[in-house]
Amino acid sequence: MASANIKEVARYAGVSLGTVSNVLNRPDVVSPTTRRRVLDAIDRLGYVRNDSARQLRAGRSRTIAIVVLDVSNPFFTDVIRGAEAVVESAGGMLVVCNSGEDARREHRYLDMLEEQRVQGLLITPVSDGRHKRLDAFVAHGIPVVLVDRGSGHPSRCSVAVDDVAGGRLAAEHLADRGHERIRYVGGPLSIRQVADRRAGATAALAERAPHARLETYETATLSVTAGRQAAEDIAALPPGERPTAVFCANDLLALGVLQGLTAHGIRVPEDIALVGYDDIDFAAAAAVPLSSVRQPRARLGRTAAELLLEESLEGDEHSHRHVVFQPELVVRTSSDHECAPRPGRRGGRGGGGRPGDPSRP
Amino acid sequence: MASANIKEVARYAGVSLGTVSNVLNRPDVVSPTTRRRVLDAIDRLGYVRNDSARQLRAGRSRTIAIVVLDVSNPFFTDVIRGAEAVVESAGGMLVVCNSGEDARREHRYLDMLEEQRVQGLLITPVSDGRHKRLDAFVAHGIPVVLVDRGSGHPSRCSVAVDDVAGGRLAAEHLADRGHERIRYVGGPLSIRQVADRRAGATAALAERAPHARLETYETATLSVTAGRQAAEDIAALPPGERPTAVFCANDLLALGVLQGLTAHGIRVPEDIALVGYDDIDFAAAAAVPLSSVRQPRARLGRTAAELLLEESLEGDEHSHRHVVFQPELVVRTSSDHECAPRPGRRGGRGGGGRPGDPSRP
DNA sequence: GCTGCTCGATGAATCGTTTCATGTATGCTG
DNA sequence: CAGCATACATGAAACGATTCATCGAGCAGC
Repeated sequence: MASANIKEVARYAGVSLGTVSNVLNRPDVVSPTTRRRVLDAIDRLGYVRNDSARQLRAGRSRTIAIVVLDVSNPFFTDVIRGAEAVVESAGGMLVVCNSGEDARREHRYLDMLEEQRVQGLLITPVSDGRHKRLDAFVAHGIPVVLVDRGSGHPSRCSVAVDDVAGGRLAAEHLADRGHERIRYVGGPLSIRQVADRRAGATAALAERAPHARLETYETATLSVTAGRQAAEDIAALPPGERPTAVFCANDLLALGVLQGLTAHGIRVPEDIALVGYDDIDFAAAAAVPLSSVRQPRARLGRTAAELLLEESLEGDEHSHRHVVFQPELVVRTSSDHECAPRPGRRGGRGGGGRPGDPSRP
Repeated sequence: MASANIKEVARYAGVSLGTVSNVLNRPDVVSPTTRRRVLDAIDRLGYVRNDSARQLRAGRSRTIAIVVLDVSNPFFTDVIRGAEAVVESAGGMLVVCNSGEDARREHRYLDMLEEQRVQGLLITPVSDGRHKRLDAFVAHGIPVVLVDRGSGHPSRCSVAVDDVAGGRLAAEHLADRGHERIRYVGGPLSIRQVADRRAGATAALAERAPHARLETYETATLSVTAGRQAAEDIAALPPGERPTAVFCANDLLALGVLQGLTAHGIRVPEDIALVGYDDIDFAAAAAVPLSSVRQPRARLGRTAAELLLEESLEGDEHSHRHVVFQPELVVRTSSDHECAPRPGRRGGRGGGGRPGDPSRP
């Protein structure tokens, strides 16, 4: 039951310890005959290498961990899949840990990952403040790459998407359709993304539609439920005081808003236009296909993993890099409508044609 | 940079190796004074226990792995979260691996997990045939619990949901609404679930609506894209030959079918009723809220983890158990409509139909 | 004072690999 | 044949934590 060890394999094959190890790690220095015999013994005994011992000796592991805020969020699952592809082709193993936006849980995972001396860590920390904890990793020589957080930190790499630009895209689009009363739904504002997207929207409106107003509605979480609540509050307003457009900090919120508005007979986009963020797969399949700001999710994961492996190889010579991707607006039905109160901005409808802006770098 | 080891801590604190170890593992046998001093040293030196060494000695790890078919599928993410809760409260660590329905990748992960001597394994294998690979785990004393697969295997526990019953629920519901021409969309049929759900539907119809017919449309995958394709093929039929109801093997397919039908101006549920499977969160938020067969997903994960821990504790005395949960039908708009009497379809109002969403390939 | 206990602390032995200095044939060159 | 590579194989010495038999000190009881 206890699995065989290298010593038993050596005895069975009639060779020494070191030879078996060489067969496993540097097959080329072993003569074909011996190699055959050893492989045979391994097979016969059902030997499986003990990674703990190997790591203990080698001092480092070949697993890379990614700690995400929410495994249920399609944004993260795509990031995971991107990272996975890279790690796999480098012969490593990617393990996923779910902090569930819970700082205590994140802490536990970080403790255990540190004890395991993982080769590297990809993480979207629960709070931007928790970075101190990560310094310990760096100090122990474990590279850390921040995903979609804390861009610009001097002692670690990061990948992110330009959220200010994303906010701009959404707001410019809505302004172009004549909306002057736009509500931004998202929260908590302490999350950088949430704040940045808002800042981008604000800036865009200031430039392009000085009369327009951006109201902020702060939510406690970025969930469907919170979105539904936001819609309730909009529906409770007298029709004249409602915003004509809603821009949500992510698609889950937007889907919730959509459900909530529809439940109250408020039509999207005729009564209220709606733009989400992330362009998760389900955005296109929503009750009203959802306009959304798309982020290169898989790319984010791939790049993060690449930076990590790079740092892992280069060691001390490594200089940290901060990669920022540009988002892209995907216009669908939910915002494809001229704002009613102020006709005569631009003529024909966009007709649902291929949206987005492929012109950016 | 290289982190301190237990020996340096001992020297710094002026005690022996064993004492430090005791402070870490059995604090009660160490006098408070000494304990204080050791903890202080640990703190000062930034000591982090090396799990490889610990495991090497202890012979076993405290991480439990779950290998899922697709991290992007909400079904699995909920299972993960259920399992996570249990593993966490038992003081362990759950790592998630994504096989992506790729047998080679699954194989790689299993190899590495075996080398790591994980404490246990929760897995939904890519193919029911790959079970042989898992025997090696059992032989090495690593408990394996099958999730939603291979119920009844004598040498491992399993948790599953009664898919035959689920198929029955859906078919009975549609039969009650007067449908006699139902199409089952799902595949590959080699997946037990897909086959079982179909078998349940067939059985239910035979009992309850002997005149009804269940056509099978086999898909290559259980994805939104495959669903869209299925809808294309339905739309290509002359209206008189179309099924009046579609039952999909999962919600992703159903969402795809919904999109596809809508794009062709076929109304759901008026022209075709639709029932999905899994009741993922997005089912309720779909273009037409989707009827679906709900599985107790988180419960599945929790129970699987519990069985695993149980087996892990009991060791050889353990007798394997197979837990089967019952699914539940959630009726929403997509199927909430009496089937129109035989030839006559209700005419009129083709007007409001949206041209559909061209945004994705 | 001696015995018998308890409470703490000790450190050598151990887990399974990898590494590396060392050893032993074997073949080649001049 | 001496001299010297070349090619393989060897096994002791790490790696860092845990365990366990052992020891010393303090104390109670007779």
